[in-house]
Amino acid sequence: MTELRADARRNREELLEVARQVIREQGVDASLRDIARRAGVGIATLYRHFPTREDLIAAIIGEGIRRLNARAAELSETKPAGEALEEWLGYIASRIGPYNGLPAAMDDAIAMDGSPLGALCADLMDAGDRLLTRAQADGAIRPDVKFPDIFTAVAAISAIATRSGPDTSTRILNVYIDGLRPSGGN
Amino acid sequence: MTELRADARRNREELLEVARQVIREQGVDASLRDIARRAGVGIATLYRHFPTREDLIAAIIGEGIRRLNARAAELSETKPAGEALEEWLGYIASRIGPYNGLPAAMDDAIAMDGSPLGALCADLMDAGDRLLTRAQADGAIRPDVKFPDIFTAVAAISAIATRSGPDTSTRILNVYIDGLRPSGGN
DNA sequence: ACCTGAACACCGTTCAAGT
DNA sequence: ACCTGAACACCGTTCAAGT
Repeated sequence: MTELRADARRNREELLEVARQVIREQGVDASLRDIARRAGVGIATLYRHFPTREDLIAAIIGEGIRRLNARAAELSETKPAGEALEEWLGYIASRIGPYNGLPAAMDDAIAMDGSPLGALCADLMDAGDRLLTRAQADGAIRPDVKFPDIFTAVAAISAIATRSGPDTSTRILNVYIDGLRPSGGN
Repeated sequence: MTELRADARRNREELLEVARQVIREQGVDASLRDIARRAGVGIATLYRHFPTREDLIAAIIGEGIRRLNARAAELSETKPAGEALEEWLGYIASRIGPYNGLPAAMDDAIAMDGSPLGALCADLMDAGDRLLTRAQADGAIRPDVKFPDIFTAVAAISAIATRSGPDTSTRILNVYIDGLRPSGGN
C-alpha cells in the first residue's frame, strides 16, 4: 500500500497487462518467464512484485471476483431466492470457465487460508451461503446441501468449458442444478 | 505384437511396474524421467517402449478399463436399467477419481481419435450408450441427455476426489445423478 | 529501492553412437 | 534390435551484484 517508485509502478502495470492477456490465452499455468519476457522485465522483477503465482492471478482476477459478488447482491434483490441462486451459479460458470485452470485454482485456494486467492473467494462463499440459505428457506433447493459442495461442483463443471466447450459445460451445469431442487417423487 | 528380445521384455515390464506405482502416487502427469530413472533404464528406452505418455497410461490402466466394461455388462443383467446406469457411474467415479489427472485425460482422449487411450474409452462409451438407452426406455432417466455429456460430467466430478476427497466427489455425483432423473414437477 | 541475469535443479523429447 | 547419455529448448525459483 506504500508508494511505489515511478519505474516500479510502470513495471508492475506492464506485467499486469501482459499477464492478463497471456493468462486469458494460455490459462492460469502460463509460463511466468514468458510473461516477464513479454513485459520486458527481468524474471526476478516479476517475483519481486508477485512473490507467488497466486499473487499474480489474484491481482488479475480480483476485479472479476468483485463483480461476481456484486451480481449476487443484485440478483438477491431482484429475483426469487431459488432463481437468484441458480442464475448466479450460471453466471459464475460463464465467467470463470473460460480461464483454463482457474476453477481448480479457486477451489484449491478456498481450502488453504492465508492465500491471496482464498481471501478473494471467501467473500464469494459468504454471498453464496446467504443465497443458498434463503433459497432453502423458500423450499426451492434441497435442505441437505451445503454451499462449499455447490461451489466445488460449479468449479468442476465450469472447467469443462475449456475442454469440451461452453455449451457442454452449460448443459451439464443445468442437470446438476436440477439435482439441487427438492425431488418431486422420493 | 512380435516377440521381444529378453532384455527388452524385462525393461518393458520393469517400466510398467514402476510407472504403475508412480502414477498411482503422483498422477498421470508424473515425470517420465523419474519413472525411467527408478526403473533403472535410460530415458530413451522408455520412449522406445512407450512413444507417448498416453501409450504408457493406456498400458497401465487398460486392464482397469476392461473391468469397467465387464461391470457394465454385469449390472445390465442383474439390475433394472435405471439403477444399473446409476450404479455404474458411481463405480466409474470410484475407480478413476483416485488417479490424479486421469479423468481429464480420458475425456480428452475420447475427442481425438487414433489415441491409445481413446481406443480404450470407445468401448466405455458404447457400454454407457446401451445402458442409457435402456434406462431412458424405462423412463428412469430424462430422454434429453446423451451419453457423451454424462461421461464428461462424471469425469469432471470424479476429478474432485483428488482435490476435495472422495466423499465430496460422491455427494456431488449423487446430486448430478438426481438431476438425470425425469423431473416430477416441470 | 529496485532491477538484472546468471545459477540451480528440474522437465519433455530427440538423436548420434554404442553393443 | 535394442540401449544409452548427451543435447536442446524449455521451466520455476533464488541470489549476488549492480544502479
